[in-house]
This record gives sequence, C-alpha cells and structure tokens, in this order.
Amino acid sequence: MELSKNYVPNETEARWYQHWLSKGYFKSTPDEREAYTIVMPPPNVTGVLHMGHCLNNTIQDILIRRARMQGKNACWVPGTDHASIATEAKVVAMLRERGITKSSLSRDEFLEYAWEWKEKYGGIILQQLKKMGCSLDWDRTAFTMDPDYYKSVIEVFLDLHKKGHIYRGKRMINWDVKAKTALSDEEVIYKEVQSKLYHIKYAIEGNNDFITVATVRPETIFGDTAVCVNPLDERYKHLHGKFVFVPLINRRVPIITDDYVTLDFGTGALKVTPAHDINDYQLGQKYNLEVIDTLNDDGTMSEAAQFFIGEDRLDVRKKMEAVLSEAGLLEKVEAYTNQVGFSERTDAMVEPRLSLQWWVSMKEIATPALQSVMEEAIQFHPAKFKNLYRHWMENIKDWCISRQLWWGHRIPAWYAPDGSVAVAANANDALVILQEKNASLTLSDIKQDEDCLDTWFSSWLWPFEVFKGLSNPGNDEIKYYYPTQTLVTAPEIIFFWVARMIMAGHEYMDQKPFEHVYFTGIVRDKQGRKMSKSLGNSPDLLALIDVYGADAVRFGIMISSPAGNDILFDESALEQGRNFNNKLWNVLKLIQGWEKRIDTNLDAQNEKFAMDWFENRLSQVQQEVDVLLNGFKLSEALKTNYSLIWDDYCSWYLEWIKPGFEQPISKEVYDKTVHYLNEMMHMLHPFMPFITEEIYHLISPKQDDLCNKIAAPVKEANTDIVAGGELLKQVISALRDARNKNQLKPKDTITLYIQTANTGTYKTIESILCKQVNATSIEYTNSSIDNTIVVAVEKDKFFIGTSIELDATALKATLLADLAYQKGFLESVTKKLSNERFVQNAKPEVVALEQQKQADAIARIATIEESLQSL
RNA sequence: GGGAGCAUAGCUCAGUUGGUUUAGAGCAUCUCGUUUACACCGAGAGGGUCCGCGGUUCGAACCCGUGUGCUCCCA
Repeated sequence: MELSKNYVPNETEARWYQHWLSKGYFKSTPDEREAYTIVMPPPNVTGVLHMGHCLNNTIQDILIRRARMQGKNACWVPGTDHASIATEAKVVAMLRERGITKSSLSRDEFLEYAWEWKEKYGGIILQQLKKMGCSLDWDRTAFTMDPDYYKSVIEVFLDLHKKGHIYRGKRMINWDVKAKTALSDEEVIYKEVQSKLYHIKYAIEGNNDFITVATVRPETIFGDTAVCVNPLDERYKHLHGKFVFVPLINRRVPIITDDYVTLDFGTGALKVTPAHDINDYQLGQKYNLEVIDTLNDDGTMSEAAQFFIGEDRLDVRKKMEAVLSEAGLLEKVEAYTNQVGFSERTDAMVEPRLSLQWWVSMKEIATPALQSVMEEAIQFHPAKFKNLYRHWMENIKDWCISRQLWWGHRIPAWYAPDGSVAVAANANDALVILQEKNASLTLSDIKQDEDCLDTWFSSWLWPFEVFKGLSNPGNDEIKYYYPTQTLVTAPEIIFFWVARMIMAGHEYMDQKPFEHVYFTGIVRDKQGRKMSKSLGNSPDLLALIDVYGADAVRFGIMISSPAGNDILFDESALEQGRNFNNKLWNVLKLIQGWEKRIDTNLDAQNEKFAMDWFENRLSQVQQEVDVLLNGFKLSEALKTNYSLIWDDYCSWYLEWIKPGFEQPISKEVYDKTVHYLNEMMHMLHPFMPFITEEIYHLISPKQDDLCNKIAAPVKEANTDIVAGGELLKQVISALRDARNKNQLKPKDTITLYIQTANTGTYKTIESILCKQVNATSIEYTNSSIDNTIVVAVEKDKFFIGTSIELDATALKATLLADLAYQKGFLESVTKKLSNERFVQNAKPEVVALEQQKQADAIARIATIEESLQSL
C-alpha cells in the first residue's frame, strides 16, 4: 500500500475510535482482575470543551490506558454535573430570548424547560471528549440529578440533619442580586475597584455640632443604627453616650465605642449598618442594635430605606452625592481603591445580606478527612498541596448549602404557617412531624422550602454514588471499584470539591474516596493570562483537533505540563506534536519500504552492535518511563518517549542499520527493527492512542489491538552495552563536528586513523563509523599522523585524513578552548582533593570519584596538548 | 491583614537523601546541508553570577536566616 506523504489524522482517528468502541474495550465489569478506577470530574452540563478539560481528560486517559495495558480492569466513569447556578442562568437567558420571564412560570413549568435544555445541550461535552480519544465506559454515564443520585443527595441531607450537622441560621451571606441567590464565599471573586470615600456629617443631638463618618457605600446609611468610635480616640471622648441623627431620615442612633474601629482609617468614626455589612452585623449583635434591611432581593432599595424605594443601590449611590451635598451634609469625597466582591457566575457586585439559610457545620466531619491526607492514605501530587489543604481544613468554616434556585435538589424541609419547620423525605413524613405541634395541620397547609442545594452538595458524593454506593449499599460494583485510584482535578477546586469528597467518603463509605489526587495546572495563554470567555483567549479545541489531530493536541498539552504547575498554552507545542506524528509516519514509510528487500540469507554481523545497543537502550527507557509514570511525572515520561523515538531510534539506530541504496536488508535486522517499533508504539500509546494504533497495524499484520494489549514485562538493561552505544555516539558527533569546523562537505570522504588501547571495541563498530562520518577506511595507529585533523574523545585519538586542504585555525581554537576547560576543571578537582578536611570527612566513594576525575582530566589534557603540538 | 507557593539559558521547565565533571532537556536562535523516510527534515554550534545578601558545611542550585519580585488561596 502506498502511504501518503504526511500523516493525515482525521480519518484515522474517527476509524480507530469506532473500532475500539465496537470491540467494547472501554467497558468494565467487576471480575477477578485488579481494578483501576477513575471517576471523571463531571463537567457542567452547560459546558463546552475547553483547554482545561483537554488537559484534565488527557491526563486521565493516559492513566486509564496505561492501567488497561498493565492488565488491570480499567474503569473510567463519565458524567455531568447539573451545575445549578450556571444552568439556571442559561435556561433563564434562553427563555428571555423566547420572550418568557422566569417569574411568569411555575416551578414545574420552569423545570420542564430546564430538562429540555439539559437533554438538548447537556451531552455536548461528552461527545467532544470522544474526539480526543478518551477511553470512557460510556454505559456508565452518570448525572448528578439522575433519580437514584437525587435520592441519595436528599438522604445525605436528612442524615446530616439527624446527626445535628445541618442547621438553619440567620447569617450574613453574599447576595448575588442578579441571580437573586446566596453565594458561598468561594463563589465570590474579589476585585480591586476605584471607589469614592464619602465623608458624611451626622448631626449630634443637643448641640449644633456634627460627627463626620467616612463610607464607600453612602446608600446604606438608611440602615444605620449606630455610629461607632474607638474608646481611646481623644477626638471623640466627649461624645461617648450621646446620640446622633442619621442624615435625611433623621433616625436617632447612639454613639457606641468599640476597639474594632481603627483610629487612623477615614475619620475614625464608623457608621454601623448591621443588615449590610458582616462586621457591622457582629457589632450589632454585640451591642444589641436594630437590624434594618434596606435592600430588596434584586438590589433595589426596599421600603425600609424610606428614600429611593425601588431604585438600584448603585444608582442611589451616585444620587446620594448630590442629595447630601445639597443638604450640606457632605464634607468631602476622596478617591479610594478597595477590594469589592463580585459573583463568580453573574459578575454582579455582591451585597452582604442577612438571610435564613441552611448550613452544614464542618468541624466534625472534617477531622477524618484531614487525617487521611496528612497520613498519606490519600496522596497528593504534587505533595505541596498538603499544606494548603491542612491550613484550610484546620480553619474550616460552616458551609452555606442553600441556593435560591429551582434547578437542583430541592431542600427536603417543609414549613407550617406558623413558621415551624420539619426536615423529612417527603411531605407526608413532614406533616407527621409538624402535627406533633399542631394536630390540625393538613398537607395543604404545609409548604416545601423553595430553595435548592448547592451544586457541590451533590458532587461531593460523586466517587461512590456513580456506583450507587449509597442508593444501593454494598452492591458488587461499589465493593469492587471503591475506593477509586486516582482523581485528576484542578487545584482551584481543592476546597469546593476534593476536600468535601474526602469528607463524604469517610462519612458514608467509611473509606477514602481515592488513593491519589493529581492536581493539574491552570491553562493560561502565552502571556500568562487565565483563559476565559471574556478575554477571548480560549482557543476552539475542536478546531485545533481538526488542524493538528487529536494526538498532536494531546502531545502539545502534555509536553509542558508538570503536575501542579500552570501551563502556558502555545500553539507551537501542537506543531511539535504534529511534527512528531509526521516523524512516526515516516519511520513507518521507511521500514515498509524495506519489506520487499528482505534477504533471508544475509547475516546481520554489521548490525549486531546496533541491535544489541538499541534493545538494551529500549529496556532502560521502558524502566525509566515506568518509574516516571508511577510517580505521576507524565510530562517527563512523554519527553522520555519522544527522545527515545526521535533521537535514539530515528537519528541513531535507524541510520546505523539502514541498508544502502536499493541494498537488501537481513531478515533478522528487519524483524528486530519492526519489533522495536511495536514496543515503542506500545509505550507511547497512552499518550497518543490513534497514531500508535495505526502504525502498530500498518507495520505488520496483527490479530490484536494495541488499545487493550498487555505489556510484556520489562527486561533488565545491560548498562555496559548502553554505554558502548553512548561512546559511539560521542565519537561520531566529535568527528562530525571536526568535519564541520574544517568545512568538509558531507560528500567529501575521509580516511580515519584511530589511536586507542581498545582496538577491539572499535573493530565491532567500524562499518557504522564509516557510514556515519563518511570514511572510506579505518586504520589503527600508535602515533600521530601528520597533515590530519586531530580529534580527542575520552582517552582515544582520531586522525581525519583528507585530500582537502586544511585550515588549522578553527581546529586549534577548539582544542584550546577544550584545554582551558579541562585545566580549569582539573584545578577545581585538585583543590578539592588537596583540602585535607574534604579527604577526611567526605564519603570514601566520593573521594575515589574525585580522584578518578582528576586522573581523567590529566590524561585528557595530555592528549589535547599532544594534538596541539602536531598541528 | 492571614496563609501557601514560586524565582535555574531568550521562552517553558528538569535537577531525587547536599558530592556523577565548571548545572541538563525541549522549544527558539545561529552555521552548514536539499545524501533516495521525513525541510512538519538532517548535521553541528552558541547561550546560565542557579533572584540579591548573610549563615551552616570539607563541599550549597539544593539546608537555614534575611531582603526583593511574582503567583495563588482566604479575609
């Protein structure tokens, strides 16, 4: 078959993925083999594949494919997260386009639209993963709102409530005025903002004086219920115990003292608005101040504000400047830079707000989760994230789990008209509880909580509930697959998700959820900016796959992404991947071209050295790669593979065994060469599954597939043989360099004379050496040869005889530079060795090594000097 | 303000318990080359005060202290 000039990935990739699927290679059922399980971090149903997913899933696929090739029962579970806030926002937007407002719909009507949306768009991202070659067990595709999963989430709520870990409390929360929901602290992003600091005068009761208060949020003064100063502040001592009037509304409020107030910020006097600031709220609690909520849930001013009712608080902020100024109550306005919270989802400026929310108290359930990581029952890669984890877990705060949304798991709590609440699995059970207090209640009297649970309150069950570990306790699958082996995720969700999964695992399975956590970096653009839709710096992944092929994209993203380090995405890495594909393709073409020239009678004497060397080098690299992969050093393992194939195999081995133009090749050499290629495709397969499978099949007829082929045990490498090959490389490079420097053209032939104590070594590699440095003959000599180019490698000397006229200056310069280096080196070694304390204190083998270095350097210097003289 | 981390070649990073040459790789750069697998290529080369300053040690890129700069997380 005639192969195309360059590798064309698209058709090949689609074909192989279908083939693997049809063979059922990705399916897993419990059996007697060791399980290797990964649960995919479920992407949002709203998601489309981006670089972060690409990195994350490539890593998982590498791990799972490797496990499969090690003969383990590999199970990689796909799925999606209902992502309550993000999805609800999308559905609301979709409805708006159709001219429907959410408020015009009933809860059930809205959810119907939401499910419709989910069915239509929810699976897109999973389809895209197929393009990347991800070997997921598609039959297991899970969703955080599947019926059983839903049930389990509710059950966990009931259970935690029963154990006293869930409570309902009025707390200051972050309020998203656009989404009209509470946000957890983690969903708030603090940004530096240019604000104004308004100095506002409050009239003091009983005289005509004022006290000036500084604030960046003048619209909140309608909620003021005190002014606070530091008790030590001399400026205000005369005002202790007095009252002031809040501007415009003239509410009479006390001046209180607390050392929370800093003396040197603003005017030293703080307006206290318990309803709209977390610190003020705490002051309010301490001094029993009235709480006046002046905001509606959409961020407009409420009736309690008395002024500007129904207007947005940010518009009011602007208007306040004029109104206060007109009233003569604005002393001055300063420019001021401060940190302000914004909603991660809607980018709305977050308002601190008092609200009744459901909470999980974390201290108790966090304890075993902290322990399992600290004692390395769960290993973090890289381990540096342990510290971060510990710090967070030791200072853990309660978790606000209610969200004012409809799309999600509805909170299983029912309220009686008098406000009393019952937590129960359903309305009937709730009624029974509520009737204890009021026997006359009926089902129509009680109402279920309108709110949903935080998305993470369902995804923390993911590692076991995808196997129905909670909805069907003790089933065969959960026993077989749990705990899972490796979780691959981004460090930014270590608290949102990783920590909570560990807690849930211990709480409900009595076991850690996974053994290893591999933290990927964040994918950034070339300038180091995080990829985001608003910056428009996130490339279209599917387009990249179209251009470069999935293998090249996988290569590109993996080659420079050590665990836990951010990766700066640069398309040139994909080019490197594509070039690598093409290199592999051309190896195939080269070897295939030899097939019809196989000669079964030809011996392999000249190629024996090359074959021995490569065989051992291959074993050595196989071992190295194993070690690297076991340590989760995926990027380095890929580099090692790359260099084995490109440098050792292509640049050296193939050149050494390559038959001359239209010359035959011995069967033994051909077979070995094919065998090595098969082995290397096997090793590379987890990283670049498509092209390796393709080449594996094209290089020789096969019954099996690489995808589920179990790797043979790695042989021990003979390091002496490997070192022999390295010496040969070194000699060839040195001779080529000398040729280059003396302007010998590649076509110019040379005669080579070797002065060495080990003639035997060189005899075995004569034919390779001739081929590689274009020498017509090799002779051995005991002394220098005149009119030649002299090259020294280790203790051996090489003389290049040529008919071309030589210019010795370049060569001389090289030798002099080498001489200077060696002399400097010798000096440093000698200095070390002449230090008595070194000889006394250092380990004997270290001293011996230094002595060896010294001897080598002296010998080498002698060789160079001799060479210089003969010039 | 509290915490975690990072700083090594132009760029991205390796560098294991301190001693395998006076620090390595890939990409980029430069020189030479179109020899029948591959120019998406080959052969070769140059390039570093291991952030600064102290200390420990016979010996420090590595350990300790300190300064500077950057990143992330939390308030």
